Amino acid sequence: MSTQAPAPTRREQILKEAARLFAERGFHGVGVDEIGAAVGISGPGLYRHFAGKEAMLAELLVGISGRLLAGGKRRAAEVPEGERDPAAVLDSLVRGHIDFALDDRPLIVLHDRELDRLRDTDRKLVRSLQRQYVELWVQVVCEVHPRLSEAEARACVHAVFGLLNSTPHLSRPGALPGRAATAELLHRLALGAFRAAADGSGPASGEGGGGV
Amino acid sequence: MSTQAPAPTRREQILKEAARLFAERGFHGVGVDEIGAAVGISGPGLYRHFAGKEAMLAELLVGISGRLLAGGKRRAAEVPEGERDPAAVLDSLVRGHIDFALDDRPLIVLHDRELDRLRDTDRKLVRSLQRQYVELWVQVVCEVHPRLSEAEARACVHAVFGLLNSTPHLSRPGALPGRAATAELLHRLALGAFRAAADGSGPASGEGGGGV
DNA sequence: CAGCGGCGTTAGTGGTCGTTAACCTGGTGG
DNA sequence: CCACCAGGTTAACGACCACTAACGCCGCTG
Repeated sequence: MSTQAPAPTRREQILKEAARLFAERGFHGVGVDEIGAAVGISGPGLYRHFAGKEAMLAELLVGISGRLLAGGKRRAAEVPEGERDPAAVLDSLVRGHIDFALDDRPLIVLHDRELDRLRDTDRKLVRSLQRQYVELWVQVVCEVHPRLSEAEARACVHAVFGLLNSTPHLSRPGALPGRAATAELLHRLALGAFRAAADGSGPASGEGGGGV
Repeated sequence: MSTQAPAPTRREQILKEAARLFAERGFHGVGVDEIGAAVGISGPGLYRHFAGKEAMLAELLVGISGRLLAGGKRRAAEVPEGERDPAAVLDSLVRGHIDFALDDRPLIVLHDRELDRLRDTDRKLVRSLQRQYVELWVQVVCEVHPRLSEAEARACVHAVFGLLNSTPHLSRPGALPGRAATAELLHRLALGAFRAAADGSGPASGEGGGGV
């Protein structure tokens, strides 16, 4: 019943293994022979599928940036019941990003770690996609929390991305009961961070004596 | 009048520039000639000061992990007015980490990005220091928010580290007015995330209709 | 069956990089 | 004045690595 999963293409195998290896040891730390070995072929056989090692990284980064943006746009567009509820949209964005972070961990790692290893053209494209994605969030955050300036909202969005993308670090098994609990926890953390940023606009208020 | 800043040692120059370059282009992406050029000497001259390229990375990572832990222990020990106030300790931990993240950006980047390029011995040492630092936070977070289990608190701590360490990403100038404002914003975000994680323990509550 | 194109293979090549070797030099203490 | 040493220099070496060349196998189509 799955529409398009049964037979992964060679290209897809290669991309998947390359993503894992790049995330583990860094772009420069992985040789083409290793990538080939990971999919059962050896070394230069990869060049039948990709123009070079960098082309693999480019396709990975463009792919994930594009999918993140597309998913975000979709979620921002589909307002479930005709009611224009920005909080629900932000909620959906957070959930979508969490799904990405939990399911495509290697790509999330690469996404903000190996961007500078790309040629100018590809890097600009990826950066453009990333920027659009960020701006999408910024717009929604500004709607939900009007007290935040746009610059503040942007900083908050970056910070929350850092928060959500931290999942690779708690990869040690046994860290959390299960995927659902982790997702729920991240969701609370992210929304709580936004709310706290918007609540206390005065200096250092919002906690201290009030926290007790 | 500054007690120990005026004359940076060659070693310190090298470490500083190496940290910057490693953070910019990755450990494998930087050659020893570049590091040498950055401090005005050329290539193999570095070997008068370090046993090898990896030794520089090791010293950087051990150094920052140790300083983070030491600073955390100090802040956890000094209870300002004799009152055992966990919230104040957590507040201090957050501020200390923010100072680190804002002032030693390259090191923060390296700290969780190039750890795997170390030999077993050094890597174990760094990991041990990191673990102690995390556990320090976990303990305090559990005191401040008793509703969180230890595993949950640990996940929250990792996530908040990701949040605080996200500052390198908003390095684009003009992102935020100034250092103080950024620090204040990060502070609110971090504490708000902790509070939100502890507040809503039920499923998906805490927002939705309540968010409005 | 002939031809051919997709997909691999192994061998080789040019270049880069970390590291070592051998040598030089300016200041300093006896 | 001399020996020495910390801290440089350039040249060279060996390993690695991305990529190319040349070739082989197999399934398809006419």
